[in-house]
Amino acid sequence: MSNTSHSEENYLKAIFHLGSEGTQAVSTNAIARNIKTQPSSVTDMMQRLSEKGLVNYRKYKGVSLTDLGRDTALSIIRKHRLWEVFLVEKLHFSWDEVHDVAEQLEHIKSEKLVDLLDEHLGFPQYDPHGDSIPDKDGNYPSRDKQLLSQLPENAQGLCIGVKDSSASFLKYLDRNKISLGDKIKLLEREDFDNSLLVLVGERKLRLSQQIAANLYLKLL
Amino acid sequence: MSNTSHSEENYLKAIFHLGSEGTQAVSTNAIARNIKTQPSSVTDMMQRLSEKGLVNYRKYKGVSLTDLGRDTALSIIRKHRLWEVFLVEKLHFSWDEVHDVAEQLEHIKSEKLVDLLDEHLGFPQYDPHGDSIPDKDGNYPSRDKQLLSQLPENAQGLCIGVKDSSASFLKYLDRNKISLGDKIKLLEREDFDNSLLVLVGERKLRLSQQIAANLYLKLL
DNA sequence: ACATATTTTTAGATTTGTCTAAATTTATTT
DNA sequence: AAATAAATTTAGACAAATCTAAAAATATGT
Ligand SMILES: [Mn+2]
Ligand SMILES: [Mn+2]
Ligand SMILES: [Mn+2]
Ligand SMILES: [Mn+2]
Repeated sequence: MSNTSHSEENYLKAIFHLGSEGTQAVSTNAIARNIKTQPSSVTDMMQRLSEKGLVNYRKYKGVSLTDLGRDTALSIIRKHRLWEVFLVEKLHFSWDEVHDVAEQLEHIKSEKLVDLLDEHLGFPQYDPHGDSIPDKDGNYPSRDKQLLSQLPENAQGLCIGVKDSSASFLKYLDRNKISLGDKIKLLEREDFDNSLLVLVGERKLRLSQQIAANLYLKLL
Repeated sequence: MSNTSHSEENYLKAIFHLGSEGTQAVSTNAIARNIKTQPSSVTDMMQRLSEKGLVNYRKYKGVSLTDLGRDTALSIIRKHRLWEVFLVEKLHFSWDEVHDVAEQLEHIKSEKLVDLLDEHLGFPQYDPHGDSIPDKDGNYPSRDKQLLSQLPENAQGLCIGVKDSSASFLKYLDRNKISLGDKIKLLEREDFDNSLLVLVGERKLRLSQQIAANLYLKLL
C-alpha cells in the first residue's frame, strides 16, 4: 500500500468529503478552510500528492482523488468510524466526545488491527453519528435519507443521522432527548421562521430551521 | 501537561529504559543504538529536551530524566502496556504481534481514553509480557523475580515474565509451549554449556543458557 | 604521561510541512 | 473589453527531525 503521512491522509480525507466522495474537483481554498491551513500550504501538498499518484491536480483548476487516493481516503474513514464505534460501545464515551480522539486513532497503521477491531465490534455498518462504515474493500451502504427540514407536513420517519456532528449540536440533541433511532413526525411548519413543530416519540417539540436542517430521517 | 511530539516521547522512553527507570545517566551512544538513530541526532534532541525541562543534560556527561520527564515517560509506558493488554485480551492478537502496534498507539493523546481503557480491561497490573503497568499516578508494583539462568538446582517457580520480548523469542516460547504462569523447576545445569534441564509443568525440556537468561521466575 | 581510540558534539545539508508576502491567473463588474 | 476583485500559485523563510563529515572532548593502553 501507499506510504502516507499523517498530514497527507488528512488532506485526502478533506478532498473526499468536500468533493462528493472524491469524484468532483475541489478548490484550493475549500481544502484550506476545511483543514484550517493556508491556501499556499494546500498548493504545496497538492503538488506532492500529485507526484505520489494520489490526486489529479491541474493548476488553478482544483483537485480530485485518483482511485488510489480514494481507496486511501476510504481506509482512513473506515478506521475513523470504527474507532468511534469502539469508543462509544466499548468505552462508553458519549457521541460528542469521540471525534477528536478518532482523528488521532484513524492514522494507526495495521491492517490486522482494523480487521480484528471490526470483528470485535460485530462488523458495524454505521458509526455513532449514523455515517456508514466502509468495509475492507471500501464498499459502504448508501441509504436514502432526507433532512427533516425538507419533509412535507405529516411525514414521519426514523432519525438515522446528523449532518453536523459538532459537539455543540450533539449536546443540544442530548439535552432535548433526541437520539438516533427515534421516530419523528413533522406536525406543522411555521411559515414565518421555518421552525417546525414535531413529535419525537410521544413528545411535542418545536425545532428551529437550523436544527431541522441537520437531522437525517429515513421515511416510514 | 507537556506538549511532547511523537519523537520526543520515544527518546524519553529510551532514556527511562536504559537508565534503570530514568534515574541514572545514560550515554548518547546508548540512546542512539536503542532508537536506531545517529549519535548527532541524539545530541540535538537532548538539547531540545533539556530546554523543555524534560531531561538533565550535561555535555559529554550523559543525560537523565527530570521528574517531569519521568512522569511523561511513565505515561507513555502505561499507554503502551495497556494497549498491549487490549490487543491480546480483546482482539486476540498473539503476544509476539502487539509491540509494533502499541508503539503507535502509545502516542495517542487523551487522558479519558487511557483511563476508560484501563477500566475496560479491569485495571490490569501486568502486560502480556509480564511487565508491570503504571497507574495514572505513575506508580507500579515491583515484584521480585529472578532469571531462570541464575537459579540454583532444584529451585522452582512460576514463569512471570520475559526479559527479551522480541517476536523471535516469544515465538520460540510458543513453539515449546512455555507460557506466563507455567510452573518451572530447574532439574540440573550442564556445566559445559550452561544449558538447563527443566520441568515445565509435567514436561522435561532442555533450555539453552540464552533462553534461560530471558525468562523471569517468581520463586515458590 | 602521551599517543591512540572512542565518544560526543558541532557544522552544514536535507526533507516535510508549514507560514507570509508577492506575483500570477481566473472570475466578476462596470 | 477593461478594470477590479478573488482565488491560486510562487518565492522565500522557518521549525522539527534527521543525516554525514569534521572537530573536540574524554577514555584507554603502553
Ligand atoms: Mn468523526
Ligand atoms: Mn462520525
Ligand atoms: Mn511492547
Ligand atoms: Mn510489553
